[in-house]
Amino acid sequence: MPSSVWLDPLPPASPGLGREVLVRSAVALLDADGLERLSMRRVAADLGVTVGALYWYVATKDELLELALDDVLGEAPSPAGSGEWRGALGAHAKRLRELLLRHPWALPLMSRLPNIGPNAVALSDAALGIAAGAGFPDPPAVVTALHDQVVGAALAQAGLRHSRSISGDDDRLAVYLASTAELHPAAASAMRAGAADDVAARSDRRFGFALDCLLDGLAARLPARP
Amino acid sequence: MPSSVWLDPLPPASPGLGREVLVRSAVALLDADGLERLSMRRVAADLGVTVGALYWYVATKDELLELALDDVLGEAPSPAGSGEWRGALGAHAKRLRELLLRHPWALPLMSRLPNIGPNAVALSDAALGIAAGAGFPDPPAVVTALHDQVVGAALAQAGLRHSRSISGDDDRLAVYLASTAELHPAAASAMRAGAADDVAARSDRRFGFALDCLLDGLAARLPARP
DNA sequence: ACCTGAACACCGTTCAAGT
DNA sequence: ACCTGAACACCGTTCAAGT
Repeated sequence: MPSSVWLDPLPPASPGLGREVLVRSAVALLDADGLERLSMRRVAADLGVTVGALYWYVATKDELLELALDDVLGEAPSPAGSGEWRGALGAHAKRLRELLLRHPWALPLMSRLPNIGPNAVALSDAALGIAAGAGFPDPPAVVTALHDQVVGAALAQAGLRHSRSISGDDDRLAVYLASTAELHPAAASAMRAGAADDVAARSDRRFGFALDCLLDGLAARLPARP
Repeated sequence: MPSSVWLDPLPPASPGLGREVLVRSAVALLDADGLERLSMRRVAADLGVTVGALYWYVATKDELLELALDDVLGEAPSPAGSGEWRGALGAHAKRLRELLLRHPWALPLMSRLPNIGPNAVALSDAALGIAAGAGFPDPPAVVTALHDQVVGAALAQAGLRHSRSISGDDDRLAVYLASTAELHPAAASAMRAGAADDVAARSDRRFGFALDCLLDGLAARLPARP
C-alpha cells in the first residue's frame, strides 16, 4: 500500500530531534556521498543517536527521501511572474537544472517517489502561472515539455560524470573506442569528445541550444493575443 | 576506482551458466519487480544456483546492471537512415521512449552507470548519422536535445505512477489537495487531473507536443542545403 | 573451469524496555 | 514523549574448499 509523507498530518513541534534535523542531515550526506551510500544508520551516526530513534520521526527511509527531495526543491526561487514569458520560463528552466546538478541524487528519486511536496507544488504552480499568463491554451503541456528537457539533460550530465571518471587514466577505454569506431564512427568520436575535460561547459551550451529550440517551437504555437 | 564492464576483455564462451543467462534473468526480475527488489541472491535463486556462483561471471552487481541496461537498449531497432530526417528522428525518439517505459528501472541506472555499451553506441550512432545527413552543423547537440526530452518524459511518467497509486482509494489526498489549492490553485488542479485514469494517454499526447516543438525549433536552425 | 558453503560487514525495520 | 539495545530478515562480496 504505497503512500506519501505529505498525506499524513503534520507532526507536532517537539523538544526532541525533529524532522527538519533529520532532513538536513540526510541532504548533507546525500550531497557528500550520493544516494547509494545513504543509510539510516549513517544518518543516526551523524546525529549522534541510535537508528531506532529515527523511526520516531519518520515511518520509513523512503519517507525521509521524500522529505529530502522536496527540501532541495525549495532552493529554487519561485520564478518572477512579471516580464515576458519566454525569459521567465527560460530562467526557470536554467535554475531548476542547476539545482538538480547540485543534488544529482534527486534525479533517480523522481522516478521512485511521489514528488508532491509543497516546494514541488509551489515551483510548478509558478511556472504554470507564467504559461497561462502568456496565453498558452494548455499550460501543463508547456511546463511538462520544459521540465522534461531539464530533467533529461541533468540526468544525462550526471551519467557523463561516470563515463568520464574512467576515461582519464585508463587506456582500456582507448582500445574499446577503437573497436567501436569501425562500426560506429560518429558515436565513437562523440564519446572521445566526451572524455575531454570541458564536459560541464559543453553540457551548458547544449542545454541552452535545446532550450532555445523548444522555446521557439512553443512560441510558434502561441495563439495571437486578442 | 570506477570502471566499466565494456572495457574488460570478453570472457570466453563457457559450458557453465554464461553471462547472457545472468543478464536474461536480471532483466526479467527487473521488469517484474523493479530495481529496488533486485538482489544477487534473487538472481541466483532464479537460476537455481548459489550467490557466489554469479561472481564467476560478473565482478560486481553494478556490472550486471550495466549489462542489463545495454541489453534492453538493444530492443530498439536502429533507425532507418533513408527518408527525411524529421520523420526518422521523431520515430527514433518515440521508439526509445516506449522502450524506457517498458523498462523503467533503466532510467535511474543511466545517471549512475557508464552506459557506453555496444547497443547504446549503435543507437546513438544511427541517430547521429541522421542528424549529420540532414545537414546539422552539430549533430551531437541535436541528438542530445531529443534524447534528453525522451528520458525526461519517461522519468516523469514513471514518477507519475507512484503519485497515482496512492490517489485512487485514499481521501487523504483530497484534503492535501484542498490545502494546497488555496496557495497554488494551478498546480493543485493539475495534480487533481494527474489522479485521473488516462495518465498514459495524456503523457503520450504531451510528449508528442514537446517533440513537435523541439523538431520545429531544430528545423528552423537547419542551414539551407547547397 | 566452475560451483558450494560459510563467513564478514553491512542493511531497513521492529519493539520491548528504559527514562 | 522520546530514545536505547537488541533482535530479525535481509543485503553485496570474498574465499577456502570441493569437483
